[in-house]
Amino acid sequence: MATVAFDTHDHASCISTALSRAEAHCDQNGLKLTPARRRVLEILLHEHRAVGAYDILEVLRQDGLAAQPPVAYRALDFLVKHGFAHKIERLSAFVACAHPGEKHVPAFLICETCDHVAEATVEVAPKSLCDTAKAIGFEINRTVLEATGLCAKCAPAKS
Amino acid sequence: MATVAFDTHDHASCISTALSRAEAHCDQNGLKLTPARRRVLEILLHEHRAVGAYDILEVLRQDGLAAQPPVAYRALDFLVKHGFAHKIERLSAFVACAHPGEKHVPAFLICETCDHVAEATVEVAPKSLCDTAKAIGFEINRTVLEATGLCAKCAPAKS
DNA sequence: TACATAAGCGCTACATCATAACACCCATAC
DNA sequence: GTATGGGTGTTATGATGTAGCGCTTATGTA
Repeated sequence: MATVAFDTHDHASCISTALSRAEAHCDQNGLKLTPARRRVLEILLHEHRAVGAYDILEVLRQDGLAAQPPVAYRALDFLVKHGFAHKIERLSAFVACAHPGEKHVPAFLICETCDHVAEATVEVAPKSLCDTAKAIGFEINRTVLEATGLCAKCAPAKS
Repeated sequence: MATVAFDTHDHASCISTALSRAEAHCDQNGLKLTPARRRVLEILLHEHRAVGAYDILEVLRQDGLAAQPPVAYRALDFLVKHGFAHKIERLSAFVACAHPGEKHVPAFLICETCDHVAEATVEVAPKSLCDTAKAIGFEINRTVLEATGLCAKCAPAKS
């Protein structure tokens, strides 16, 4: 379950499950999963890959919705802030979180060829990093890990 | 030595040492540390923090040098490619590498308040990430780790 | 020397990514 | 019912990054 992105799977149910869980989480925590936010999450879930903010806008536009950049960025900010999605800095793009609600250091395997992203679980930041942080009095808030390389599909094509 | 960025130290010698080492490395490997590249590296070393490409351009301009964006980006590409600098994706900015020549996974502690960056050493990618990669046939090329939080100077101010 | 080749540079123009700021709407609570 | 705050829609602009062309310079080759 940690690495759905390079597998085939029951995508429709995977989307609806994630949406339901997001709704439940918002209800429980007094957050509002507004139509715009819900739709953006749905788009991310649908793609199961890193999607740029302007690609999302494109889809919203096709839906006949408002589609100025802030619309997408505000929804994405909300989703990222509350752990429903992550930003892949490396690609300036966003993915739905593969295990929302779980405490984890997001870690990504980014295929350089097809841009698909697998999210791996890293429970805690590496010890050596924590040691360094401690040594210099640095207080870590968030840690992200991004690995780039070739996915199983693309690696053979490159050889 | 891994975490100079939040300490005070002999900055002038630290810069000249790093420059000499870069020159030596280029000589040995048939790389050309051209004036532009050298100057950009010097700027990064001088700052000892994450510097944006356009900030670098600003400095180059003050030097009376050519200062169109590609000038900075080309020099930075070279420096990053050959391990003299790293890009901090999170900040869209660049830092001189704190231990060039050593094989390592670059890992950064980025202060959210002052943008100073400490580079920590992480010898290998976390095991759980490698395990995941292996499980799905993903071939990792490069790994970067970015932690954000508060440095020793800024943490008290926030409390 | 003469020439071919490749790497680097300077530049224009443009593409892409992101946010500031303001007016408006509407749910909620007092 | 009205003040407050969060969310939305919009314009405009800022920040970051790159394609591509022509020129120069270094280097190899004969």
